[in-house]
Amino acid sequence: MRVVRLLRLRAALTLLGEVPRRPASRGVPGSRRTQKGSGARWEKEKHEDGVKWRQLEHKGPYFAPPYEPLPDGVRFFYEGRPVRLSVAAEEVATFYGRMLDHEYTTKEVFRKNFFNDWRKEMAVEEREVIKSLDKCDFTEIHRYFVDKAAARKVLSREEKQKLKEEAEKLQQEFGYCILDGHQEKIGNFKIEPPGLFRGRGDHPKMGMLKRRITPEDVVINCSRDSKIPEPPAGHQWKEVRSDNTVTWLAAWTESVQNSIKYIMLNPCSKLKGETAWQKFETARRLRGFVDEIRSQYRADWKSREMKTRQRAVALYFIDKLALRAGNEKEDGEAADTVGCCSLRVEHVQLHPEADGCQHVVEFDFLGKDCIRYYNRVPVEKPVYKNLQLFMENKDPRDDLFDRLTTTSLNKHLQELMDGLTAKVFRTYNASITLQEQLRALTRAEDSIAAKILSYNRANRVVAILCNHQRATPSTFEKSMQNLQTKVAAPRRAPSPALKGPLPLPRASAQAWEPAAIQAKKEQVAEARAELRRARAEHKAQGDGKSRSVLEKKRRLLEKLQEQLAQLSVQATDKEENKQVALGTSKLNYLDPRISIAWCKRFRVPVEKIYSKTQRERFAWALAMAGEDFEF
DNA sequence: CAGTCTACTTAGAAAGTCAAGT
DNA sequence: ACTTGACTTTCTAAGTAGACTG
Repeated sequence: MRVVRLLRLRAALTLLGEVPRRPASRGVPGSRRTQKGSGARWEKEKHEDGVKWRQLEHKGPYFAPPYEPLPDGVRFFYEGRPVRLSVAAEEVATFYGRMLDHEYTTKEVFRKNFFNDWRKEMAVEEREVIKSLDKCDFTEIHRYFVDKAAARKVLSREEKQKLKEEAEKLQQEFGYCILDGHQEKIGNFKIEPPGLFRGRGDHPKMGMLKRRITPEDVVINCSRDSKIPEPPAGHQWKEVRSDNTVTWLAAWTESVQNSIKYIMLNPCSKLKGETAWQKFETARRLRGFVDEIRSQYRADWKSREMKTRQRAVALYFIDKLALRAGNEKEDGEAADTVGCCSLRVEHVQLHPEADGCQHVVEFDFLGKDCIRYYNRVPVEKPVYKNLQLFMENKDPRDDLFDRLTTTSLNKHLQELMDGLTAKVFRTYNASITLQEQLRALTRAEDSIAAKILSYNRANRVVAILCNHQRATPSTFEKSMQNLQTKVAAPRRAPSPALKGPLPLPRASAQAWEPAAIQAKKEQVAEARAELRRARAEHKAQGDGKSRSVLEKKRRLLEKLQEQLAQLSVQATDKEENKQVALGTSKLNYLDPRISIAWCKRFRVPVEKIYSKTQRERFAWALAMAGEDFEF
């Protein structure tokens, strides 16, 4: 064990500080690879520029099983009368029917788009009859799927086991590929099944039919000399190509947005790991440039060129607030969302004074996935003055930064640092914030549980910075209520349906006290009393028996106190976390080496921070980060 | 250069799993 | 044993960014 550890550490050290893109020194691959679990996998020779692989072999994608018509007893009704649908029309009807209890089916746009596309699938006679969605009754179809789901839940142990094995077989057959001689896991080997498009927010295309994909739609990418995947019987691929400058294995065009979908590798693959590593190395490099860049954009706030001023203010927001770049989007094709460069006048409000601060900018807009970004921030005076200028004589719907595009911004950034783009600032600020927060919050003498709470708090600061929100879990109120005592002070009112500004995490203990905690406190008090009695007893008796009783009571008290601490930590964490999604930053923005170094330094088992798949995804970091890693 | 296309990362919801509490 | 809820995984939409086209 010891030996393996040392080897691993050394392999990691040789890797440290090496820029991924540069061709690494050529080792003897075979001999290194025999070291179980070493970092050798991450230091293999690189390909020439743009080339992603020399060998790629796979089985092609797995197609959705064909449609199974409804049993005769399950009927569709129109104007109260049962109507027998053609198979094609019935299939699309089931897409809607199974969603009947979903909010989507109450939305006008969804209903309109669905009905429109559904009618296209109908036979002429059907189209003649079925003319209004309001007269359609899908309740039997809906019930059928509800029952089916319920039946699945109550399957016997053996039946469940059988299903699991079938899934495993599928994974074995289609889930892996060979890339440059190594077996790699594929991320999404299944072709997306047909269904109704579920766009986020006010998406104009929600409810449209997402067509069934056949092999004739699919382009296969693999090496020329590999075993070409066999298309399903009676079918042919759209195309088989061999493009080693891309990483996808298969692709097709999706029918709603006309965009290309890909089959790609799992994040635990070497290829994905290397690009992730590269991403964090670029962000780390920014650390060496960021002071200069900041003073540069400050100076540019006073530029005589409007274009430069806008760019400088936008960059300030991207840096300070971790806003996304904000590419342009075709309107009418997607929900109306914006990022930094696409902000409109209506999305900001200027307050000469607010919350006791001067020059406050209030942001209120929908960002990616229609997640609301709401923030009031005091800004430096020149920023404020510039914003006033940018907003002068404009309508609310006009672009705030009318002289700026993401392309021009990124072109500028590229000149400041090789590989720098707008999104690098998000990665950089997220990771550096985690590192700073961990430093500020962790106390070496804390228990493991308390350290994990600190970690989660640090993670949460980042998630709030990046505005990673989630819907309050549906079970949240209920489960809190279960914890809550009837006599405790009421908690603050439940949040409104629209995701609003996030409350800052409160470091103080909550005003209310969950029942489970109260119960535990009583147990602790009880145990303490018993310990006292046992101590008195032992003093009086002085025999072995009373000593062992005393010891037992002492251990019990310790155990209970630990449980109490754990519970209250849990409750605090839960409350602070109810609307914050930690996963996205953890997976995409936080350099895993920071977390791994922290675990090592503070003796926190890394499994407490990263699940099994996360550890696989971050295998590269596990192999190279020592306790003294600095981002 | 505007518009379009391509390839990739990032995102939250939903489904699935598992373990602790009753 | 059965439920509940936390945690994980899966799914696929929605971004970023750069190349290509005319």
